[in-house]
Parts: sequence; structure tokens; C-alpha cells
Amino acid sequence: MFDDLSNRLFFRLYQTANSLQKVGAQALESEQITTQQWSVLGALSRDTAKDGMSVSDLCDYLRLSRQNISGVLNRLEERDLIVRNTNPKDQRLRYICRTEKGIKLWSKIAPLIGDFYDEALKNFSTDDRIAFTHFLNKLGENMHTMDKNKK
Amino acid sequence: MFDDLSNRLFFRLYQTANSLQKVGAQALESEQITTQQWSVLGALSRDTAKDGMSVSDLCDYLRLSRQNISGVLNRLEERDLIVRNTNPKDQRLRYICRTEKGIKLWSKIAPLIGDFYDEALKNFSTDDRIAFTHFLNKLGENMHTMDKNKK
DNA sequence: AAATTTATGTCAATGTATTGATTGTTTTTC
DNA sequence: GAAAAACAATCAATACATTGACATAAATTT
Repeated sequence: MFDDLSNRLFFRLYQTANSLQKVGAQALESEQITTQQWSVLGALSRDTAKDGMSVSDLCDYLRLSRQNISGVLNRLEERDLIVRNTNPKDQRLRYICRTEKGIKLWSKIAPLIGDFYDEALKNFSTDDRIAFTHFLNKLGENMHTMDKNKK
Repeated sequence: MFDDLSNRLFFRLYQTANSLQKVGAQALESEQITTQQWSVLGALSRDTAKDGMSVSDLCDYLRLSRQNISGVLNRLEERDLIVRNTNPKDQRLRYICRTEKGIKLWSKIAPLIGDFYDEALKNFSTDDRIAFTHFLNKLGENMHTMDKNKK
């Protein structure tokens, strides 16, 4: 069998992840942005992603498959929120960037995301948040190491 | 905007949830059991679920929609791992129970789950696990409260 | 007894998630 | 210059995830 404590931990992780997907989408439903699209736009909104990110970079960063990311990008591209630019230096790479419209949308949803964070973490101290993030990071790294299909 | 610490926390939660779905399925791929099916079988394997669980109970417990649960149950039912029994006391309710085959399968995958837990949590102390579970529980409860569509 | 509520199921539309296979392009290596 | 490796797109099959709508049956309320 397995120990009860670890089982509880993983059950709560699973349950909380389900809630995040559902309630996260509700927080951005006014802009018709899903939790997954939010994560992609968030990744592209970082300073370090100023010049765009390749699809592979996004896969690594978000821990998702190429085919999955591709679908999310298609839906974002159809709405003119991102573009797939070709890199003149290496034309195999597509550099995914936000469009003007994507940047504008991000500034619109950022406060909604902030409100969501505040409400979801309302009884968490700064120390709690740091410790929690650290645990998530550690567990995530362990599982990433275990992934047989990681490149 | 939003604060960087909360953003990191939610990003890690999202990333870790993606890894769980992927690596969890890999851990049980020899028995062709997905992470979702595992969560349902796990729920039904608890002592408190000895007499079965209703679909509504499963929805609440796993934080998933009825339609979604229904699909997972259909797939488990096709493989004779669970049955939908009617309760003579209240014939609206379907009491979901594991079959003999389902119980046998669970005893087969339980050690695989144990190995998965051990490896994923290998550098976590007992105190870490307790604190981590507590954080997940708290965040999950907050998001559950925020859910507009909860019954 | 009639109306309402509750529990479940199913269909539909949409979006996410996986692996595997195939195709094409470009860059690197030889 | 040709072969090999890397990157990306796409198709297929399967499974999971949401909401909304509609149907059925049974229990509860009025």
C-alpha cells in the first residue's frame, strides 16, 4: 500500500488543480480566456520573453506537449492575440509573440488575475506563500525528472 | 498588476498539476489507468466509501462536473471495474461501487502509486508533507468558495 | 394530489490533454 | 554536396474538462 499522508497530499493537489482550472476560467470569463490561454499569455508577458518564445520553450516552461501548445496557440492566433514570427537567423524556429491586441488584452486581464490571486490566497501570509511556492517547485522538479517523455 | 510572489505560486501550481497528470498516467500505464480514473478508484477505495458513493458525492469530492465524472465512470464501467447500483431507499441515487475486478486492480496499482509517491516526495520530510498538504487544502477551500457553479 | 426539487443521464459545443505517426524544412555534420 | 539531426506542423485516436439544455424518475414540499 501507500502511506496516508502522501496520499492526502496528492489528493489535495489533484483537487486543487481541478478547482484552479475551473475557477481560473471563471475569473477571466468576461474576456473569454481559459486558464491555459492565460498561462501562455503570462509566459509571453515576462521581460525575459520580450523577443518571443519558441514552441519548445513554451512546452518546457508550461510542462505541456507540443501538440497541445499548438492547439492553444491556434486559438490565440485566430483571435489575433499572438503571432508566430519566423526567426531570420534560424528559420526552423517560430518565435511566438503577443500582438498589440494581445498586449492590450493582457493589461486588461492582469488586474482580474490580481484580484483572483488576492481572493484565493487571502489567508496566506508572505512566509506561507514563499514556503508553499517552494514546496510546489520541489515537487514539480521531482516529477519533471520522472517524466519519461521529456525531451 | 499583481504581485510577483503570488504569480510564481500559481504558476508553479499550474506547472506541477500538468506534471502530475502526465507523470501520474505514466506510473500506471502498465494497467492503462489514467490519473482521473485513479482518483475515482481511490475515492471508492476509502473505508468511508465502503457502501459506494453517489455521483454527486464524487463531483463534490473530486471537484469535477457531473458530465465529466459520468464519462470517466462509463469508461470504468465498460471495463467492469465499477458498477452503478441503485439504492433501494432512494432510487434517484446511483451508488457507485468497485467490482471484484476493480478491487483486484486497485490492490495491483496501490504499490505502483506508493512508489510514485515515494519518488515524487523523496526529499520531503513528514513535517514538509503536513505543511504542504495544509497549504493545498487551504487554497483549495478558498477556490471552492469562489466557484460560481458549485451546487 | 399537484408542484417543486433533487439526482442522474445524455447530447452538444468547445477547449484541453496525451502519445504516435507522418511530412516538411532548415541547420548542422560529415 | 549529401546525410543526419533538429524543429515544427498536422492528423489521428483517445481521454478529460467546462457549460448549457433537455429528459426522466423519484422524493419532497405544498
